[in-house]
Amino acid sequence: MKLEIRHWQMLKALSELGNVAQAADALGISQSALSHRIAEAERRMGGKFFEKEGRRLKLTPAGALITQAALQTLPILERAENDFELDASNEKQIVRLGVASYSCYYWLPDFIQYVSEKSPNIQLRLVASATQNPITGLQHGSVDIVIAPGYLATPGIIPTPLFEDELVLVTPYNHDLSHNAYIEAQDLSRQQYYTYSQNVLPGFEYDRFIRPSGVIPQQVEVVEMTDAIIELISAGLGMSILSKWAVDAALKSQRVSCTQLGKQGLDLAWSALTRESEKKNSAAKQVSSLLALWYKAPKHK
Amino acid sequence: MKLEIRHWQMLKALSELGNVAQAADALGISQSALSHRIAEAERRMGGKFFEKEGRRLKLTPAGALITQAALQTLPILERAENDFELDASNEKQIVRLGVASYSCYYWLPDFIQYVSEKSPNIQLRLVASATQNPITGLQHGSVDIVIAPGYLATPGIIPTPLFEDELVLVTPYNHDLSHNAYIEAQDLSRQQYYTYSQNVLPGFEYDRFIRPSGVIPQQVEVVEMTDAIIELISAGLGMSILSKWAVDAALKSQRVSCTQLGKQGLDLAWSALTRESEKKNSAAKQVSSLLALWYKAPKHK
DNA sequence: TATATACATGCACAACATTCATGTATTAAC
DNA sequence: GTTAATACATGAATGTTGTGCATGTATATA
Repeated sequence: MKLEIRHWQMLKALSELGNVAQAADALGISQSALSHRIAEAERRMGGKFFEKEGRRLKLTPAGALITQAALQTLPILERAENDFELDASNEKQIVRLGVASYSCYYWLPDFIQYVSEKSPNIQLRLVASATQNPITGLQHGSVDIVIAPGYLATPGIIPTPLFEDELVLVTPYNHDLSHNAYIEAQDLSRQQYYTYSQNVLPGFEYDRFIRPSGVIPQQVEVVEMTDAIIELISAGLGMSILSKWAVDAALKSQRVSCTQLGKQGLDLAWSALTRESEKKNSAAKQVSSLLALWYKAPKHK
Repeated sequence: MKLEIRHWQMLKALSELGNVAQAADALGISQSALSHRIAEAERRMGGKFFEKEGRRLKLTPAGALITQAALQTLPILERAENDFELDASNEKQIVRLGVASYSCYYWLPDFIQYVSEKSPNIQLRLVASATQNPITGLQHGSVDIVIAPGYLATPGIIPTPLFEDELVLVTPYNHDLSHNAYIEAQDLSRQQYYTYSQNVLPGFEYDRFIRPSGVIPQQVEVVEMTDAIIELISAGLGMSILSKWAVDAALKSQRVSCTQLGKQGLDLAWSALTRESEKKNSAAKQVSSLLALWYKAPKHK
């Protein structure tokens, strides 16, 4: 790395304000200093960032290229510093939350509200990238809590049980199959069937319901976004087996119907995963407790 | 911004190597210097990054938080510096390329090969985020070329005509409708119909074919990824009107069929958009010329 | 108890970014 | 066409600070 933060900030300020004097002012240094700084950055990189156009400066193509990186990364770094200060000063503890397998966040605004009331010192941040590999995310430290379905017992990860859910067949609203008390795997054989994952997840429908029956659905389509799957189903384009919790909003708005799987039904436990290395009463553990409490509260029945 | 690049690099090195001595070695400074550096960074941020665990250092929660930002941003900055050097030294000119409206890149590997033969000094980079707002991307400088359909005449943007394409009805392979010489908007009225954009794009099917007919397709579903639309169609779940070029691969592999729209057909011109401010014979202009040439070459008929 | 490992500290030196004052080139004003 | 204003560059002095060396402290191992 040849450039310092101040050089990236310089690029950002210059691209936003357009001239040296104003940018220098914004950076809190003299015009002279910024001129030196530009020259120094160009010397370090072995190329020109700017060329003179009349008496003004204009970005070279290569300069525009590198400026993009400044615009892209500086906000991340700034926010990281802010989050650190919030967290380190114990004003706010930052807890990063992800949801595994499904991108399903309709419940989140209410929960954020709940957390800010119960633990005003905790600040939640949503991490979308946790959806694919929740456990590695936890291990690498890019998330603090993952809400995950099934029984993901992994060393170093502790699950906090949240709520009992059920895997259900999701069909278009008032579909024929939805009038049955329950369905069997055979009923799926001729249906268009969506799944949200290319992999067979242990404890999920393929593992527990479809494979044991020996039936193979005729048409299986992988659509990785649960939202999209629901839209497809509500449009009458097929059906899927999903967590009842994940389709809650669509059920309430009567866009889809759902039916029990098998005579006994197929239950699915959700838990909040946290790192074992987390201290007791850490912010992440507090949030996982709050999650558990929240799901017990009557308003969410 | 309170931390310098060296502090972010320090966080990255420490999190990857796990102890001070090795990290110091990787950073090319002494163990002492790195120890000083940690202390300085903590002093600047007003909080601890590490706490002692035995005789080793361990990241605090806040430290882990800020380390994530380092891991996320440093690679971007490093690549930006590399790209700058390639570009500024005229070894390689970096040209960032995006495709508007469709995420359709099957042709790209061949074209990259072609560019590297014809202009070995040009290095292509693919920008996925250009799909949604190609013109603002060009204006803001986050892409250099956008391959765009239709007639997007905008001041400051110059189009280079690439190839003549056709909007076609895309149906499941050997679908009944695909046996007609052409179809009319009326034929769509009872069909499941996908579209890739929430907005009505000027010059596209809704503007030129569906709206004039007064027919409103019964079921319209928005799926923003063209790939996904094609998969849905090939699974027999509906049909759509797309650029023939965008479904080329699916046509060849006989996953879908296509049919002309209306008696005359619905042509669609594709062009490469570049900034007007681009110098003549700039790398971006060279690539747009190469694109035009490439599409004229017989192997792509 | 002795020795090795892992990190911290104090001090001196060298590097370098900043400021102030001034210079140069371009555009606008009269 | 001359003068004034604008926009950025340059040179030298100065002060800040990051670094290495030598050494110190605490923990783990033999």
